[in-house]
Amino acid sequence: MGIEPYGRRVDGIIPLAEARAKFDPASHEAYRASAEAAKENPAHPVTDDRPRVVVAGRCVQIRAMGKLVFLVLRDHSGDLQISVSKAQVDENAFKIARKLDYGDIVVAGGAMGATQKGEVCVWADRFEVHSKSLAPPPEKWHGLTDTELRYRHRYVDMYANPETIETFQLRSRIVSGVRRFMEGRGFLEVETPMMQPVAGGAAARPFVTHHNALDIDLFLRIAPELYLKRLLVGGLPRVFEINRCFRNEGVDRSHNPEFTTLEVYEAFGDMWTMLELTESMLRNLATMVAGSDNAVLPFGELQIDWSRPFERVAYGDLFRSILGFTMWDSEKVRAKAAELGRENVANRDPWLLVNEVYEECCEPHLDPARPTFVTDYPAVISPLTRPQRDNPDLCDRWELLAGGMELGTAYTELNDPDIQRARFTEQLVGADDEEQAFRTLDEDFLNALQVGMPPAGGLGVGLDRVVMLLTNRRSIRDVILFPLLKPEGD
RNA sequence: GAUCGCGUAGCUCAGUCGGCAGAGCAGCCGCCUUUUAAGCGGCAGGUCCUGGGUUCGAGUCCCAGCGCGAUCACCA
Repeated sequence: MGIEPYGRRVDGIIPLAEARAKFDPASHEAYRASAEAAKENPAHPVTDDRPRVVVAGRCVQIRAMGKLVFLVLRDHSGDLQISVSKAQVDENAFKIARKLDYGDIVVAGGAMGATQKGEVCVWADRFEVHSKSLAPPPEKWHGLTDTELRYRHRYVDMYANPETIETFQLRSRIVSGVRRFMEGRGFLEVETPMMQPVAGGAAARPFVTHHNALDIDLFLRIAPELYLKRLLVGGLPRVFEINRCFRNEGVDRSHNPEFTTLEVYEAFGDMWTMLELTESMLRNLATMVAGSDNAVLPFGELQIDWSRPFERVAYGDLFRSILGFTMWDSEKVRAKAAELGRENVANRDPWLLVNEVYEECCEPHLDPARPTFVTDYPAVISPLTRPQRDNPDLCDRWELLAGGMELGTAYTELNDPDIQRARFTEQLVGADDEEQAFRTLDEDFLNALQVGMPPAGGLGVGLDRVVMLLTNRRSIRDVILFPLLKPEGD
C-alpha cells in the first residue's frame, strides 16, 4: 500500500483521557442537528464546532462494519473509541483502518463526538498506523492471565491489563512522594556504592562479582548502612538513599533478589525520631493514594487503616502476654524452643532462642490490619544498635509490621567503636564456613567510628512492600517491573 | 532446598474408564455505515512442556527432568 509501517514523528498528540475530557455534548448535539437538517435540505449549512483532537494509542478492539470501523485505542491514561467512516477519511486511510490488527499503534485525528449509542469517540478525519504489531495479541476477554507470561513479557501485560500500568504509575508517585517527604524534612539524597569489597550492614548472603582490571571480588550490596554512617562521620547530618539492595536468598511472594529500600540517617536523632518520621511518611503516602484523609486501604481481605496512630508494643511485653512467662526466664524459653522442635537448646545463646520463639509464636498474633511498631528488641540480634543504658540485654530498635510483612526497622545507632568491634567479632565467631567467605571485618568502618560518629537514628524501609500494601498487590512481583525469573530453558 | 498443584492451538480453557485432538476468542476469506468481551457466514490452525516406560493403543497411567505457582525452609 506504499505506506511506511513504522511511522514518524507526530506533534500535538494528547493522552486519550485528556481527549475524552474535551468532549462537549452541546457542540456535538448542535453538529448532529445541523447534519440532520442538511440531509433534508442540502442547502442547509453544516456547522461543526466540536473540539478537535489528535490522539495515539495501541489498538485493543476492532469492530469493522463495512464502511464504518469502530476501534478502541489504549494508552497510559485509558481507553478511547475511534470511529472511522469511509465518508470522512481518504480512501487509503480507510483501507488501512480495514486492515488494522490488534496491537497496532495508531494516530487518529478528528472531532470529539459520540455515536448513536452515546459512546464518546473521535470521528476520525485523519488515520495512520505508526507501528504494526506482528505478534499475535492476548485473548481480549480474559486477558493475559498466565503469571509467567505476564512477568516474562511485561510489555504485553502492561497493555493487556490496564491495572498493571496503573500499579507502576502509582509506584512512581509513591517513590517520588517519599523523596519529597524526605527533602521536606531537610534530608539530602545520596548514592553510595552498590559494589562493595565487604558486604556489611545486614545478615544476608550476598551476590559475588569480579572486577577484572583490579582482579578483586566485589559484593553487590546487601545494605547501604555502613556507607551512610560514614557520611554522618563526614559531616552530613541528615541523609537518605533510595536504591537497590541484593540478597542471594530465597524468592517468594514478599522477597525478590533485588529490591528497593529507603535508608535514612539523622544525626542526634534516635529510634523515636525515626518512628515519628516513618509514621508521618506512611500516613502521608496513604493519604495521597487514598485521595482523602480517611486513609483506609484494602490489602487482600484486610482493610488497613493508615490514618490512626500505629500500634506500639514492646517486644518483651508481647512475648509475655502470648507465652505467659517473661523472656528472661531462660529455662522456660529453652523448654518452649525444644517444644517447637529446636535442636541443641541447652548450648545455644538464650536470646537467639527467645527470638526464634518470638518469631514463631508472637509475630503471627499481631493484627495484620494494624500497622504495628514492635520496640525494644534483644540486643543480641541487633549488632549495629545501641544497647539500652539501664538494660543492656535490650536495645533501642523497632520493627514495623503490617499486612503480615516486615516493612522496616530502625534503631538508635551504635557509635561506640569498641563495642562495635566486639559485636562484629562475636558475629564472626558464630559464622559458619560459608559465612566466613563473605563476612569480613569492615576495618574502615570501624576506623570511621573512631574518627567519631554523632549519635544518630537510622531507618530502613522496604519500598517494594510499601508499594504492595498501598496498591493492594499481594506479590512483590506485581510491583517490580521485571522480577527475576529463571531464564527460559531450551 | 522440601512438599503439593499446574503445563493441551497465538490467547483463555475443555478433554469422561486408556480408544480418531476439541470449543470460544485471535488469524484468513466473503458480506455489512452505529458496534460496546461478541455484526453475519465460511476456512484454516497442534512438539498435548521434554525424555523414557507400561500397553494392541497414552493428552490420559508410571518414572525422570524442565518451567511456573502455592506452602514451608532460608532471610540478626
